[in-house]
Amino acid sequence: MRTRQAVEVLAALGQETRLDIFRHLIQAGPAGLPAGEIAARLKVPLATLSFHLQHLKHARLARSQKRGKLVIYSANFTTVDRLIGYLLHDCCGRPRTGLEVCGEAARESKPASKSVSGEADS
Amino acid sequence: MRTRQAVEVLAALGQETRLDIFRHLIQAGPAGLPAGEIAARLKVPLATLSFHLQHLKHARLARSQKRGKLVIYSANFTTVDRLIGYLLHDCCGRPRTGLEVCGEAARESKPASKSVSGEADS
DNA sequence: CTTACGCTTCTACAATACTGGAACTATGAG
DNA sequence: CTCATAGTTCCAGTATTGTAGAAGCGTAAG
Repeated sequence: MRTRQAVEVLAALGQETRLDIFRHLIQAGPAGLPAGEIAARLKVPLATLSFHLQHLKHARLARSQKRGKLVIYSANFTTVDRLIGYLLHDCCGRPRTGLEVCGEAARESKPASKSVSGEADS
Repeated sequence: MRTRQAVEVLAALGQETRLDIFRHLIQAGPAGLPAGEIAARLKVPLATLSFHLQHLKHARLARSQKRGKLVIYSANFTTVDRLIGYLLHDCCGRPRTGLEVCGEAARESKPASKSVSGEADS
């Protein structure tokens, strides 16, 4: 993933409403959700929702397909994977390997264990 | 990492100038870089740079320390790690495991190999 | 003390983004 | 065909963000 696209994806997710929408799409899995359903769940006017959905589509974070008069939106997981790849390699490949970071990430989801790395957290 | 903070970090990195600054900080490693040096490298006016640096600090993506009359900025790797953790678990923990994603990310950095997953890329 | 330097804060302006009502388009039911 | 439903696009209006000159604040050297 190029930096230019990374900026676009990061900016797309760096907005509360949009990240909320995206999380709902993830929850819904590959089956996706119709726009109206998302609007109802998030209590966002359809026009506003549509605006953000176009944004997510443009960043390749969401896909849409028509089913009757519904428009079903679903998350594009590969874009997130690529973003993570970008963060791991282009940004943070210097001080440690991706697997190490994955290890740290995995550790974070567990209750708690004595921190292994010595880095403080400002 | 809470969603609220994730939005902040994503937004902080979702801006070209700021991502550029951050990448330079990463390149510089733990030693960091003085503000003026960053401004010179990126050819950004000091006032503009300072604005973005405060932004990065607020998102806990950068730290600063004074050394004489220099202000040295350095990247806070753990925040990126946590962001990745958030993306892996809170966002994308549904369809596959973190290690799988790490595998995909690792694969992406190599020249090219026949795509293993069947997912299309819209 | 005075000056130079490095950086931040102040300030104003331009650009961009977010929001949501209203009008419009497409699909399906009666 | 007519009507209802689902979404998108249009169009303000408002808010937020990005940019950068100018002034201000420390620090250190002369």
